[in-house]
Amino acid sequence: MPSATVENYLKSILKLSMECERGEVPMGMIATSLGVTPGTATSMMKNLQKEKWLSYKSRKGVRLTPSGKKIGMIMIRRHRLLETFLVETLGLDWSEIHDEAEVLEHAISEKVLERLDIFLGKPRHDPHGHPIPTKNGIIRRLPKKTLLDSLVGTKMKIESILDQSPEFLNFAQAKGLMPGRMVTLVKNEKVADTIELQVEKMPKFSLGYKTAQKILVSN
Amino acid sequence: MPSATVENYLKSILKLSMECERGEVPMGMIATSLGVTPGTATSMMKNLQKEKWLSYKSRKGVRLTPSGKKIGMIMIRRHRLLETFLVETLGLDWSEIHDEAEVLEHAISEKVLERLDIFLGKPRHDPHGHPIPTKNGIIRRLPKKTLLDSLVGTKMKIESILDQSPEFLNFAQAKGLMPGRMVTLVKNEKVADTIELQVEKMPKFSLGYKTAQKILVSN
DNA sequence: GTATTGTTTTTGATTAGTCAAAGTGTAGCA
DNA sequence: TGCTACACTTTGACTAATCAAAAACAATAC
Repeated sequence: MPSATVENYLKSILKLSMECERGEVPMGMIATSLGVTPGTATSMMKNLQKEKWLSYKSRKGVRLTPSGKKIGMIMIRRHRLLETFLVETLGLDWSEIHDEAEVLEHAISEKVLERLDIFLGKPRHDPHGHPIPTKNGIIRRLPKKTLLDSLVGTKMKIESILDQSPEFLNFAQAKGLMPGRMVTLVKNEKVADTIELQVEKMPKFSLGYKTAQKILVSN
Repeated sequence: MPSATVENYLKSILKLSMECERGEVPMGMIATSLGVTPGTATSMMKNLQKEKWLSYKSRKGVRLTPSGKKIGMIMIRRHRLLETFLVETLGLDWSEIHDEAEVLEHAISEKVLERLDIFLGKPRHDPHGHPIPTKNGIIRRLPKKTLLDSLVGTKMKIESILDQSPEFLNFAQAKGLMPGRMVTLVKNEKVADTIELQVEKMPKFSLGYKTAQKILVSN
């Protein structure tokens, strides 16, 4: 049985390995993503390797084994189902749920989680639009198209919000940038590093290029 | 902020001090109730005293301060609200919920707990009939009358089941011994150390004296 | 009032997770 | 080819929570 700490390491490493498509996840990314010193990350990797959850090559990085990947995936499933519960059932705010789920995900048993899944109607996405893995660890791949990759005038469906910070989520909510909503790219001003958007019938507004890449869309 | 371990100590000590009405709770009870060695309990008591959660007199025992009592009460509230949620909302079995709540109670925040309380309709008892303390730590006193303290022929309302073990709870459920049900004391055989009961329209059955004291009733 | 018994306390050791700081490798630049 | 800068690893130390086993104390019996 992995400890809560180990669960966090495996979840973070899995997420990192899904984002940056390199063979190995480098130490530095792991340390920053978990907020520990590099030395701590190194020594933890040795323990995780001993437990066969990953393979670690000194100064190269780390790659999850199937069993490590499985645990990471379970943690993502727990996290996203809990977030869904907190918003849908208890009515918490979009921006508050991440930290709550971060703690609860280590305390909820498989049995309770499956009941929760049924209670929620087996949702496929969390409130941020992220896909929820199945019990067996199968996860729908997110579309890679961001607001920036779209043509002016096209109408797109918002799929997912990548930035989990409360500040950004509050902003997004205020502007209507939420999964499921339709958004139109009104203008793209390369010189100004800015796009102009309209979400359904709400007022138009602008977004910097960097921020625009935090919103995944499909048409 | 107390750790999960400290939360458990304070909760257990509070429960023990409510049961056995002595001024101080002795070390031995604390150690057994938490499943640690006496030495561990002693050294923990010194830490808890340092944090002002209780006062500890060597070879006498321990008494909670108001702040320690408050934390203990919060933990009981969390535990019982969670148990209620697990049964009422997720449909878990009466006998499964204790251990689940035991873990979740350390992970749920006050904010989520208050939402849960509202969602459940501010229940006054958990599924075992135990009173749920208010947010401010006020708890209804349980009636002290057990099945054994009743007269033959009287009809009583079951208030609470004191034994939390899955085996006993399964037995109780099968016999209809659940909070809210009406039960009649049919016979009391002192020589045989046994009483005979009838719960509503279910078949009669017998209970040993020791077991009968695990069921609290009112009329 | 001593002896026995059972309960506490002390002591020394262990484990998981962490940091700071010193040491080591390596990739790219000049 | 050698140097510099950055990334990584090692080392030693610390904290919380625990146990086992030895020592100290208290209560009861005799």
